[in-house]
Amino acid sequence: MVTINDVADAAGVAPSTVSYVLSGKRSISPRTRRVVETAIRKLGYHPHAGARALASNRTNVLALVVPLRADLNVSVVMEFVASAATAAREHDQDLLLVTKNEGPAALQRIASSAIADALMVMDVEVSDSRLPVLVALDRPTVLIGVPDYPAGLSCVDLDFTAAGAACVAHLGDLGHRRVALIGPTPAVYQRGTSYATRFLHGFAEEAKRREIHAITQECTGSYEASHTALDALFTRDPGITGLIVHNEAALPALLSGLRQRNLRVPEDISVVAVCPDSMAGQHATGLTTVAIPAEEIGAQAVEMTMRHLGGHTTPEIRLLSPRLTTRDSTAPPRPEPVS
Amino acid sequence: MVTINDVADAAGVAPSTVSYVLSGKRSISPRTRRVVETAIRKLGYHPHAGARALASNRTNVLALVVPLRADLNVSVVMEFVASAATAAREHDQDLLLVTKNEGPAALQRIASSAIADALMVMDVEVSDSRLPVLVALDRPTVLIGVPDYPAGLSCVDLDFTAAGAACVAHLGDLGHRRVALIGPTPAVYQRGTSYATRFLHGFAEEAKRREIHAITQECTGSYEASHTALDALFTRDPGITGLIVHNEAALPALLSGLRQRNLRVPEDISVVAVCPDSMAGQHATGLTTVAIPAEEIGAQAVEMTMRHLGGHTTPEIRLLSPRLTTRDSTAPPRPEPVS
DNA sequence: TTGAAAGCGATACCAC
DNA sequence: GTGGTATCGCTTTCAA
Repeated sequence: MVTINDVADAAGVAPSTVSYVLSGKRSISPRTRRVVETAIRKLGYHPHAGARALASNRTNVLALVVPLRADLNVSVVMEFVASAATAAREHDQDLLLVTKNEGPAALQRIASSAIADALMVMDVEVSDSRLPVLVALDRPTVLIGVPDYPAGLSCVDLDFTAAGAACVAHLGDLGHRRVALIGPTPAVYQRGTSYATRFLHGFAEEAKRREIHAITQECTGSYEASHTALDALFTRDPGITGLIVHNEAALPALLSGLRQRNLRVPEDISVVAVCPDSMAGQHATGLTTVAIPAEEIGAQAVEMTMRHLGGHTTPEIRLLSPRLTTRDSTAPPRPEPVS
Repeated sequence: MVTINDVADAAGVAPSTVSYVLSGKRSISPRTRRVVETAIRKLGYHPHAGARALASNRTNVLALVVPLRADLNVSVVMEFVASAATAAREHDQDLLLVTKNEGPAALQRIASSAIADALMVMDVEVSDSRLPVLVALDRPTVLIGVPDYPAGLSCVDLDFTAAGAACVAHLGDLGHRRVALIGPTPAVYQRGTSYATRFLHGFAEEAKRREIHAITQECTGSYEASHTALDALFTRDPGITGLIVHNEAALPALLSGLRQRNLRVPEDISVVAVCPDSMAGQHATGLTTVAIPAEEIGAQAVEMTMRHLGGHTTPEIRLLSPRLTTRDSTAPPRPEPVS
């Protein structure tokens, strides 16, 4: 193994000088810098992470707590992880993956063992049992999602409340008076997952404000469930002309279900989907969507984390404004047949 | 921060004793053990990962190199990462996420900085440019996928060659004589991705052996592309009765495309999908599938890695046998109309 | 602008 | 069965 001493010897300087060349924490004469950098390259020196962590109290590792269920909005999670990983590297950090189901104790372990410098936590629940643990930790923490009581932790997420409202507003502006929401798997609501709850809230409030008749219909991801959901929906209210789908997995089955029921999109029914932009083009009809900016959120989460590590201590809550893109799946409702 | 000395003091023993209680590397009297363990719990002691790594040359971290493109078989990647993470924890290891596009230099860095003890590499290409780097590393490496020349590295994967053959064999056994393969995005082939190439090979060989007329049709993941692909396919050979789909993303669009062309599955055309078992039920017709056992592969990859870390040095190549599950999407072809 | 040396918190060897 | 302590490779303070 090549150590800092090897480099120092090769360059004819002291180890501390090598360290300073690397960290830039004090000025180095151009000549010395050149010599040292040459030695580093020649020897292929990489500082030992453990030694560095021990001496500096910094690991340059960020822990990311991810929900790795197969049922969830897989591609959103992937996009998020990808962007977090990329952003982390841009800040010279590595990413440690922690699965949500390791529970709160794992977070303690990561923090206390100084495996990572900070934590980013996905899939936050409204009243998340991990919160007390995270608060007690002496490490910066950023939540992706917003619990009811953030307790001084920083949060970042799409403004799902505004997103829910935006969907209703869009349909309302087009003239729809009876709309329905098909949200995530009931399990997601039961856990009190932050984003689902907030979206639902925004949806309901905006509908009330506009006096739009709004119902919600539960649905899991399976083909069967999607069709059952549609049946239930049109039984409960045959007059629905606008459908909001906040359920990636069910989207294909729901769309083909509509087709099978001879409901054309958007002529007979308008559809707004809440999903990553990349999915908008995956279907027969270009979908009007509220984008889930997973990439942006990931980057912001890392950026906030780095700020905290840099000494910025006041917590903040960043809610990204939703962006609704009109495509081909929404249109004004057909005029009621004159009775 | 609570250190091993704090624990030692609290327990009235030497730090080394605490260390040995933790590692079990020498026998400890029951009484001492009890006292020490109590102190550990009471103080909430967690050994400092950096210090441990420095002293022991072991980080207890496994690096996982993942392709984080949105285009790829997202859910397979997710399943894999999830199972690797879980398996790693069962071996008391943490998982460091490295994105493929950080390139070979990142692998050097991880290894040389002793950030991780071993590497697991996904999305291996037939002639992967990372191979030389990996071989030169002095750290255990397990490839998920099989390059043309593994160069002494251990590999684990589904036996995609056998999988390709199994699909053809299944259709052949049912009596199909003209089949087609819709594989992954062309980009995947262009990169020479190991699994795609091997599957294609197995497909072609088995078809040749059975004298089955077999064609391949390229297709990306989009809705458009899927329909174009179907058009091209039936133009090139209207007599196709069996379709093998090795492209998760395109699957929904392809199935709805068949329906739109009034081709019933399986009466008019049989479909075999290569995908995780969990996707088999996502569609109108229960799909006959060759399962991609991402979970099993992940667990095996970790297990192999741990064996290497345990001193087992001889490389091995593990190919999991494919499992084809017959569901409702395959049936014998209709008898040719008598001409 | 640079060097010397004291830690950082474990592990594991050498004693007893 | 237990204790003392050198050691791992780096950072950072103190001195020059």
